[in-house]
Amino acid sequence: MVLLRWPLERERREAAAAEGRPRLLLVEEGESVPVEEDVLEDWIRVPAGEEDVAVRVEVLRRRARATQQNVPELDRDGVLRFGGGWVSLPPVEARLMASLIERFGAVVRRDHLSDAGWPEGAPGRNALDVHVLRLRRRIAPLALVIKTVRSRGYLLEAETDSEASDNGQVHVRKA
Amino acid sequence: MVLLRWPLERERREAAAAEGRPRLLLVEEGESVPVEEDVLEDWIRVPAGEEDVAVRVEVLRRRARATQQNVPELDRDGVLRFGGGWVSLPPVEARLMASLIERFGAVVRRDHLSDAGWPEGAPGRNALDVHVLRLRRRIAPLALVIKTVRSRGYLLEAETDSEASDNGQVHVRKA
DNA sequence: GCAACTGTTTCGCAGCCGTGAACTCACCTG
DNA sequence: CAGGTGAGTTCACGGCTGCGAAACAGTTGC
Repeated sequence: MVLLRWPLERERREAAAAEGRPRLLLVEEGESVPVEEDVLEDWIRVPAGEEDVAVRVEVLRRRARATQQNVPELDRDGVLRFGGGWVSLPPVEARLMASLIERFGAVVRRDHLSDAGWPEGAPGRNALDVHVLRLRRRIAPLALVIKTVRSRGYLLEAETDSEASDNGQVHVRKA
Repeated sequence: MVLLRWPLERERREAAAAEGRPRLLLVEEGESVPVEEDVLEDWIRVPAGEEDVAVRVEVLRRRARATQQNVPELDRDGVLRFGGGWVSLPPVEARLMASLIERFGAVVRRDHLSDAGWPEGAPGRNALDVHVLRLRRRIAPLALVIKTVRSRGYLLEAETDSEASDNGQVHVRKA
């Protein structure tokens, strides 16, 4: 949840929106309000009562939670569970996966993933690609797929039926 | 759209909620606010500025239209969602699509689209046509169609049943 | 020392975008 | 109704860029 001043902290709003995090704009006196359809954004004029702010924050929280259902789980030991199965992930891939899970079903930008995977600063330019490739292979048995959205980032989702049957065909041909 | 006083008009709120109509609660001074997750409900404390009320009403209108008319959604990462599926759109096509969605079901003029797609000025005259063609093919799997209105512009809408059966025939022939 | 993890290099393909040109189609006009 | 005109469709191509994938090498832990 992000609380931010409007229009002072315009960039923080953009960042939160890009990451899909719920946000409440505290609108300064005399300023006008942006018209935003996103259900994870709301606003309130300051000064405002504690209670009013609390209500808006709570509603945003619930909406955010409502959109997160049937999401894979990743525990602290790097064990990823989904649909009854599990695999273990090495450190770097676990951090990448945590990022993808946070925005399950939506695009995560490359730079965001890069920050998540290497908090101390990214190594080579292609390291991310390689790790995504390895991650893909590791999570395939759980029927999870990472889709590429060119020049934007990656997106984690459950394998669709047609994809599953594709795998079947590939197996047949390989066999 | 229902504007009602809270908590005076409690029944009107219930009725509107039951019918799925968007509603704005005008909360009387000193009264507390209900926590409601429904995206078609919002509230504001009175007295409030005309503008603030207008913004909340406008947002509710848009959400109502989006949920009831089943308008496709385009997120910031160029992912277009409709009817359970999604496709990703490259930058130019995403901007065109945003324009078409804004006027979903209505005609968008060619010059308007051109401005939307190329804010810095359009390239060749043919560029728009080609991108509309590519857009058409890309969104076909989502059962969305772009219709041409000769010498007027283009129009985005959901595929009708008869159009869908046409596709079926094409599939049969390909198989 | 073996196995798992990690990073780099390199090559190739596929997607994006604009252009030119051939083609279809609706509509108008003589 | 034949022919012309202009609008829109479709295809093929070239330049560019981003990502995929394999192969290799260095590191760490058991």
